[in-house]
Amino acid sequence: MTRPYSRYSRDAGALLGGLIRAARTERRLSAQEVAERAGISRGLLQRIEKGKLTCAIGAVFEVAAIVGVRLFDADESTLARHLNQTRDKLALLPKSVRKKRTTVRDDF
Amino acid sequence: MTRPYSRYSRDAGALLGGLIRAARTERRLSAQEVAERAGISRGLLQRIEKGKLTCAIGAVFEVAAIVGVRLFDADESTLARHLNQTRDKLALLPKSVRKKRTTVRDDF
DNA sequence: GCTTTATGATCTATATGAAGCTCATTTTTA
DNA sequence: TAAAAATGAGCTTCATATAGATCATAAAGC
Repeated sequence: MTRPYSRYSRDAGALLGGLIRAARTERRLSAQEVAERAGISRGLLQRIEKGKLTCAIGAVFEVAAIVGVRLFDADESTLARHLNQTRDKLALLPKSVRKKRTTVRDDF
Repeated sequence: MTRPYSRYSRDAGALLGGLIRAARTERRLSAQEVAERAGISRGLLQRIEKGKLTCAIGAVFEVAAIVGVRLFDADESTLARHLNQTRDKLALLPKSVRKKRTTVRDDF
């Protein structure tokens, strides 16, 4: 990813980071403590809370879970259900996608 | 992040990846095309759809936006509003967090 | 059935993210 | 107000994620 990010991504990152920071301070957890529990460095947590888009998504998920920010508005068990549903749905979809040739017939 | 990921993170990653893949095939977009539009390589898109947690969150957001998967159940304008609300909220919260000393007085 | 295209998997070089410090500043509590 | 702690920012080093290629396979469309 070397391209500039879209507005949507920048907003989403900033929002998620802000939510995480708000949740952390509300629960009176220090950056140090959250970072340790998440198994990441304090510096990385700083970047996550700032909404930097280069952070690994796994680190963000870990931190979000620890401070209580739920993506998908779903708790852990619901998540697993969604997961199964998605798998089922995927099984029904075509395995490969391809444009229909739709040759424009303007030769008449 | 060298620690093993929590169940929650693994599920969330797999779910998001699955949702992205489902949305992409439903819209009949090839991996090649989505990768190009997102400005990433096809290999990275593969890993995102597999739910690998080491991908940069920015790349995931870009792809999600392109195929139409909305986190936060919010469109772009709603996102901006949430963003402002979060900022306002953060302004009210303490800027630094710290445990109250709560010295356990058991010396009586 | 045949052709074309998408996908999945694997490999290498390199750009880049993350850790792990340090130091200055701010903020909180005593 | 003083002391202690949390935060913010910058730096260097190290690990690795990413791009970019190739190849084999599978699947659509004709």
